[in-house]
Amino acid sequence: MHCHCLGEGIPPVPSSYWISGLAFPDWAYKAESSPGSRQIQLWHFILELLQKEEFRHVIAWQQGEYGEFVIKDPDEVARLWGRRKCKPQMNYDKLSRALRYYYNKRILHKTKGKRFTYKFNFSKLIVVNYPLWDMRPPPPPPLLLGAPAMYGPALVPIGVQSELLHTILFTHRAIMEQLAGQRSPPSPLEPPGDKKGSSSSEPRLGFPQAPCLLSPCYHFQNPRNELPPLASLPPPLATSLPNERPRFSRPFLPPTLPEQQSPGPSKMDSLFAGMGLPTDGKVLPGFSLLAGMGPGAGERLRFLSLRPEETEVKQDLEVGGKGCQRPMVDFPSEVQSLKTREEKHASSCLETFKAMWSLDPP
DNA sequence: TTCGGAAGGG
DNA sequence: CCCTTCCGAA
Repeated sequence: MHCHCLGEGIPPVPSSYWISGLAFPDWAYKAESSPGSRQIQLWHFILELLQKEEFRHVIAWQQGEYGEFVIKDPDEVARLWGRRKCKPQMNYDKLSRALRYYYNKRILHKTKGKRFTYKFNFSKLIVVNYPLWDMRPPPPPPLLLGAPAMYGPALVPIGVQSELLHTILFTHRAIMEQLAGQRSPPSPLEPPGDKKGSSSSEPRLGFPQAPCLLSPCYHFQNPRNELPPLASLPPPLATSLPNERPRFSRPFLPPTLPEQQSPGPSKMDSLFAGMGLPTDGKVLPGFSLLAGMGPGAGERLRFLSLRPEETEVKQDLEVGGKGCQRPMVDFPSEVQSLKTREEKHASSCLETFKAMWSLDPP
């Protein structure tokens, strides 16, 4: 079923892939619905590499530009990708073609002038899919957080936590950092009507599964902050996170986006280009959520963001140099034990947790 | 180097 | 759909 091109005795599908009979959540392999296919996508893979120091010499974030990364060793990246996809013939030429397809989807774009440099369009990453959140923020919506938070320490996804999750959370954070670091400008929103239209990937915002926003699900539950300043969110975004925005300390930062938090104002324009930022108040719900959770949120997030450095991830992409496989992450039992009977709930939450990136073609 | 069309596969 | 493969053009 699974290819092991050369399975050097490495299990093709690590057991940790299954959370009590639950297959790895779909979203981990496809950002959007795409029946059938549950293969890892290139951008997932790229982000994955970007987060491992082991590959810093191969591919790394470009300092100073959130979302921008440089492929320092094209051949190597291609090799790794080929290994993962069991495509020994993979090469940078082909890989880059695939990357180019992301241009239209606006997942990526090229940083002109800089060799092998691309940039993620994080603005397209709407980490959370929370139906309720989709409502216009009129009067204080007393809906979310309240109940969900009651769900108890669902710490869930930890078990499910994949590089992807890291990735996504990271991305999410990157955005927040960006926002937090600087004042949100009116931002050049993109034409609302924009090319969207895409019936295709427009993520199903209307999930039946309400109660599990990033927060409740990931246990960002803040003691009793009730709901995030949802109403106070986006637009003047800055106002909702004045002095008390979640400060993510170093450890929470990706290895490659260290020292310089906010190089300076500006920059983020591009980041949010096309995000139709604040205008409708329904962007990045997760963000606002976190923003409203004050300090502490960071800590919790941090927990989630525990990198497998200390765990077992090493072998994944670099293994003996051959064999294609998926990354495997073994979670410390302690962590595993965290997933309790809430799993069920958790997993369903995950379903809601979508990386709806490629929002559509023109 | 980068781009994007075309065809094909799973 | 999401690439993979091939390729001509810029």
